[in-house]
Amino acid sequence: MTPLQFYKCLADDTRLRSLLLLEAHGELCVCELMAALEESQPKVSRHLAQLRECGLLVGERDGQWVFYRLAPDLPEWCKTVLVDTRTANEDWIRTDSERLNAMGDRPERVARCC
Amino acid sequence: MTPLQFYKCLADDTRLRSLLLLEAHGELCVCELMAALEESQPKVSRHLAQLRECGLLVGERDGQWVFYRLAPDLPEWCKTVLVDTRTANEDWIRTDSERLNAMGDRPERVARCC
DNA sequence: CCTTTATATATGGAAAACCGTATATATGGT
DNA sequence: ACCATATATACGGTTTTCCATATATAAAGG
Repeated sequence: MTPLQFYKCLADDTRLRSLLLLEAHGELCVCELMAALEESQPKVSRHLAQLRECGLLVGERDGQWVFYRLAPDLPEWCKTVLVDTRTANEDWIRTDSERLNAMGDRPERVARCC
Repeated sequence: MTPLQFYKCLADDTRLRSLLLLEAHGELCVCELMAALEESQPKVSRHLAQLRECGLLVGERDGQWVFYRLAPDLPEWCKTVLVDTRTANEDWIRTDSERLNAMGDRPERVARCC
């Protein structure tokens, strides 16, 4: 993952907000991101697919839903950049986070590890 | 400076290399960056102007030359991102740095502070 | 002045990125 | 089997970004 590839992934409103929300919340499905970002389903899905193909995210299907999270093997400096960016810019994604928390009927998380 | 504006600035080869070289070397003029990046004068100048207008760089004329450096009032998190990115990706700009060091007839720096 | 060197900007066109719409696939429930 | 929900992808068109070329500006030296 070159720095250029990485930053091209961050240089879009939908992708950047998705990444920061995922960094903050750990794991979200497509419909949760649609609600948080107020964007159409194909738009969100397309950008998530791009982030997955570039190696920033992994997606795991669980029944009807596909849950996305930051790729576990993402280089450390990339994770650091995302964490620093989110903590320094909480305000910028506050509205998105609030819409997420206000969302009803969120899918249940199953315990994934044990 | 929103995260999106910042990362759009980093999402171009010429601009990202320029920023990392400036972070590493402190201060460089346009012709030094041309030599390091092996890019045309208008191309380098245009991207530097864009970075200046966005508030990532400041440029100061000294005789024939204009020296660019990271904007002193750049938000801390932006500086941190640039530092982390450079230190984790020295290899990616190694060739550029070497061309810079191999460059003959580099303009003299005047003491700027006292 | 006139030339040379360094830098900036304007313009038109090419390439890339992005989007909305429509459609396809996958899963679960009836 | 059929329908509803969730997600993915394909297509065509628009917008944005980038570039090469040409030209303009600024400073230094003869």
